[in-house]
Amino acid sequence: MSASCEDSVGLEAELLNAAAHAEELDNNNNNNSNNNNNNNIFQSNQDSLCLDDSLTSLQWLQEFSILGPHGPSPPPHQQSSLLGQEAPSSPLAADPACGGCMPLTPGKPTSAAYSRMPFPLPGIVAHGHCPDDVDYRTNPAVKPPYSYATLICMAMQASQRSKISLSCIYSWITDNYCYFRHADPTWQNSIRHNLSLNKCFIKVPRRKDEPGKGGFWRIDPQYAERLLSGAYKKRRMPPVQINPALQGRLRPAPLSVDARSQRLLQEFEEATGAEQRWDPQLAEGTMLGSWPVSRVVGRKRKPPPGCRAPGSQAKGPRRSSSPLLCVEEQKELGSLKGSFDWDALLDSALSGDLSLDGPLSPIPKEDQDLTVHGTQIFPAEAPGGRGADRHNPDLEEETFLATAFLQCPWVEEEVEQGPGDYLCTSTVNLEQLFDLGDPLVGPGETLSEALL
DNA sequence: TCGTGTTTAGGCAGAC
DNA sequence: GTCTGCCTAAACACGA
Repeated sequence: MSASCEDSVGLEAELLNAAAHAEELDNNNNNNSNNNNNNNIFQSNQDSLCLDDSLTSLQWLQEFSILGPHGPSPPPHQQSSLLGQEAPSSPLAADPACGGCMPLTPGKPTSAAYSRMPFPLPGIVAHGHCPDDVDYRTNPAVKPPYSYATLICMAMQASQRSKISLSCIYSWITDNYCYFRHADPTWQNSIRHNLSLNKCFIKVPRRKDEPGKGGFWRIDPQYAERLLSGAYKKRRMPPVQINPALQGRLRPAPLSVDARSQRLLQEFEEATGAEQRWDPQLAEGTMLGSWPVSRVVGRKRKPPPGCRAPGSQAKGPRRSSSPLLCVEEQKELGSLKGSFDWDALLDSALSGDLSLDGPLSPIPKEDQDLTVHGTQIFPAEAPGGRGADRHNPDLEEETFLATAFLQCPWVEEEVEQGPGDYLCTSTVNLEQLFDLGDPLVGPGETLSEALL
């Protein structure tokens, strides 16, 4: 990032303005009973909010940019239609920084939704363009601009659990990305391949007393750490891949994001290392619910379906309602779905998550203790190595829990636990996230160093 | 049989 | 040009 001082000043001003907007909105929403519990917290943190540094204050941006393939979901008046479609939760749902408690439904961002945001969202309101042309959940023609690893992570986050079965990953993806419902099922092979090959994912063997096939998967804590540190190189995914079979139906929408907004986003992401998949142009097609013109990527080398090897298309894409899912997995999947409250989301964004003080998290004490404050931290090995703990489930679990705050918004819970518990999932504020003020992390010391 | 998991191979594209 | 990450495809083994 090469942000100038002028930019920084502007950014700070924007943030202060944002806080003011947030306060205003909060006051306007006092009649919302769901708000009441948070108001005190929020108001008690007004000062800190206003005096926040830019990194903290930009949390809303992080919430908005890195988590949701679709940006904010529709406001309540549009929820019904989405919920009527058996809306699954989105990755946003599980993210502590976005309120943590509300499973979100990927949906089309709308002007109404944006207008409810506490302050102008760079790149959205700023240019006054809120296209709603792409809804990955319902649009079968556009391939999500996320890597499989990202999709897996999203599914894991949305699951609100520390581990997730392969079938649930499939289901989450097909539920949230219509493209995959109609795509050649070979993408599932890619998912499996990714899980096996990608160091980010750790297999959790299924217990013998647990029915079902295969094991569970979770994110390697190291992955979360690298996420935070921004160690991963930026790589751009093709923002869209048009389903050839549906390409003819597409109608690209022109869209522009003003340069300042893009810069603002970039600054934030570079500050937080949250830019994993961020691409301003990509953002146009995801966060803003549209796709960039002239960025249709023809990277596919796949021959036409007719030329595919025999048997490669034998099976159709699986659906979330697949009877192949065992009861347990259906239960598990249940937590991936559900309605959410936009008001609550926004309110939460205005209250708990923006605060730096006080444990807002309903995470069980023992789980909280397993964060950076905990002692059961087993530092990851050298980059690239999954380490021996990969083969030690117990150790893995401890390691995972120890850094759970970094990577999983879900509450560690047993599979037997019924769905819906995630509604109490914690929120993790930036203080937790970056361990601000934590004595374990000294000045100039990175979280990794502290952990090591 | 089918789902799952692993491994290998090759190609593409962005970053360096 | 090389490195790296990602995607795709395929083959194989294992277990429910």
